[in-house]
Amino acid sequence: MANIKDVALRAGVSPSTVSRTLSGKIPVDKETKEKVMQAVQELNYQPNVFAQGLKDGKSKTIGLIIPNVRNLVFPAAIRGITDVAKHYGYTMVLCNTDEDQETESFYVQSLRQRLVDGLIFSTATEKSEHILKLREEGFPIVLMIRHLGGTIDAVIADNFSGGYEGAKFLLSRGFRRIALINGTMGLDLYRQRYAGYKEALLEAGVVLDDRLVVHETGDWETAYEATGRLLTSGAKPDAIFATSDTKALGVMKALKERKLKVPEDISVLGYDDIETASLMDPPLSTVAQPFYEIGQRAAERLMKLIRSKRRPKPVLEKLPVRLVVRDSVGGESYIGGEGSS
Amino acid sequence: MANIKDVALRAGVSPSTVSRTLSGKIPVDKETKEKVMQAVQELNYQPNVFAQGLKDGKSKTIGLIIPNVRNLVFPAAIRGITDVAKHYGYTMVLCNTDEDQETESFYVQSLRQRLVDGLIFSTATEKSEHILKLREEGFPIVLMIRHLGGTIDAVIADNFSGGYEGAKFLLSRGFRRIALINGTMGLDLYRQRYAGYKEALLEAGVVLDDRLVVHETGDWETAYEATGRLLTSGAKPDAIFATSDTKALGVMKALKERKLKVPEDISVLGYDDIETASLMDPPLSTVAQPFYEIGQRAAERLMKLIRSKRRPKPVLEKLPVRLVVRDSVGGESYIGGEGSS
DNA sequence: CTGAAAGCGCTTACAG
DNA sequence: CTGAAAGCGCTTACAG
Repeated sequence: MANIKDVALRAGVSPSTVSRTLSGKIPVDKETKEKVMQAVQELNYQPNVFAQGLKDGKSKTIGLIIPNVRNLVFPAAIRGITDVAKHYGYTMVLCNTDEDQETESFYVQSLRQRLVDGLIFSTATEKSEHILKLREEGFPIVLMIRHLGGTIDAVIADNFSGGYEGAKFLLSRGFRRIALINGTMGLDLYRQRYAGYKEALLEAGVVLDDRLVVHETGDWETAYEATGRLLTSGAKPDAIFATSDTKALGVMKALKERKLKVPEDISVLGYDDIETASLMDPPLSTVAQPFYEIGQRAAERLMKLIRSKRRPKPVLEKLPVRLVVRDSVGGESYIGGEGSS
Repeated sequence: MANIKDVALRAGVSPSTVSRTLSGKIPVDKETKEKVMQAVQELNYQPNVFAQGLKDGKSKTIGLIIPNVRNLVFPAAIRGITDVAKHYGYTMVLCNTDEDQETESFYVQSLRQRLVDGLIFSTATEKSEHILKLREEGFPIVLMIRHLGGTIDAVIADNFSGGYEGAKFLLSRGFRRIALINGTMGLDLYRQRYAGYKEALLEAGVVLDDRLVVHETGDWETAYEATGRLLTSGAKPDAIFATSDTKALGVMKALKERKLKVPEDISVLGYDDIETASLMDPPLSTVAQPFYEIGQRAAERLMKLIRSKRRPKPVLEKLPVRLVVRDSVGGESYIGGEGSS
């Protein structure tokens, strides 16, 4: 590949002039510019980024650290990030950690070595000390979906509202024995949803029945099993609020196997609004999270951090969730039902 | 951040020795090595990749070009790629093109500039001349899922078998009016599935009815509409074979809205085996594609190309598909049904 | 086994 | 507005 000397030679100028012409920041004679541009064209010259990076230390690449791309909530967020990154001339490196600290450290090491200009994490937990350390070093980082208090920039959904609005919706449909199939209490996002759920119950004067609440479920299998236990426990839920659509699918599977019809016999509310939620049978009502926007905002924030000389005060951005009403929740205002099974 | 000179100073040796110690390829006195390693530890030294890259031209990064991460078939493939890449100390950059040539060219330019060592494409079409050009230049590239004849390395699924086995399965269940909701004939993978479907029909002595075949559908909406037209056309299908699970979801939605029960009234067979296929109602029978393995193999191949000095002969690797029988296909050997609706 | 020196391809003060 | 030169941080033939 041609280098800057080749271009300079062909254009009859010095390498400095080629560099200046290309950077566009420093005035260059119009005629000179034309000669240079032509030589660039002819040789299909592309500056060597290693050489550039060696000077200015920028790679125009950011890194994304997530547990697993196969988790259906991430693709939309990824799209948000890459779209914004592209707009700034940036490119994104993707890393899966499977929630493993060692894998994560490996990636952080190798990415810093590869000099990404900044990092977005979706893997923050209470033991994420390496993230805190990066922050201390002044390295640009933004958290996404999960956060770590107010000390690090983060873009998350309003999880309290999600739990609150979801439960309130079910209450408005006349349900009183609302089960909650929740995730791990080790993550603030699930604690918040739980808190929102409790708040809604409290406001409605419904006494919380601990037997209706299951924490620590993960994928659809665990939700499937939890539902089985819930049904045989005598807790008698009239609606089930799962804190992910994937879990809601597990719930529905368990219900169907027990010949319980959704929503005639029992209602189900999901969380996330994954791509296929509207195609479920019945179409799943759910608390929609703005994953694409979360990705966008996180990337925008990271771009700001990368560009700013001084370290701006961290911002915790909380995006609103949105209730999406489909057919999986019945109750008082339920109209359909004739022959839909 | 500390550089090699700092380390050399602290260890009381020359930068050359530090470099040699770290590379491990050249013998270094044991004692010297220890001093160096300690200095490296103390200063938390990490070699600057830009400087390294400037010398050897390797970035230890590969690029992946796909239409859209949000398409449910890609996450698994991405995981396959990143897992293999990680094993080789490589990192992966992700780019979405939305099937747009300009976006793709932009990314290819910017990635080459950022000196990725190689590229995996899932976007090849007949007009992908830039891909051919890269190949001519000797730049390491591998195609995935789609291919471009035998001139470029590619890892794909056996699409002919997929169409053939799927149709044969439906025929074995006694169906004779099997509709095919296919993708664009501009892509070889859909031409192959169609060819397989035709072959199975031919073998079974079933005359192909063109009214039962719809090409050019894409997402679930188009499949949904195509199904509507199919049902009102008088073509009277007894089974519908969709060439993606997403399309199959659209098909099922259309059937349910017309009060047709799956599989009692009509059977549905999908293609891909996406994550949620088993959670559909009814669980979707489908032709499973080994996306994870496709990603793995593509990455392995790319690593080979990057490492080899000479350009090896291109290999077209075709991975087998697998029929996954669930409840959405009824017919002769169908046993369930009591109360499953 | 080790050091001094050259060079990878840029950018940017410095001088004019 | 333009050129010659220094320097970014490594690696690696060259010499010893």
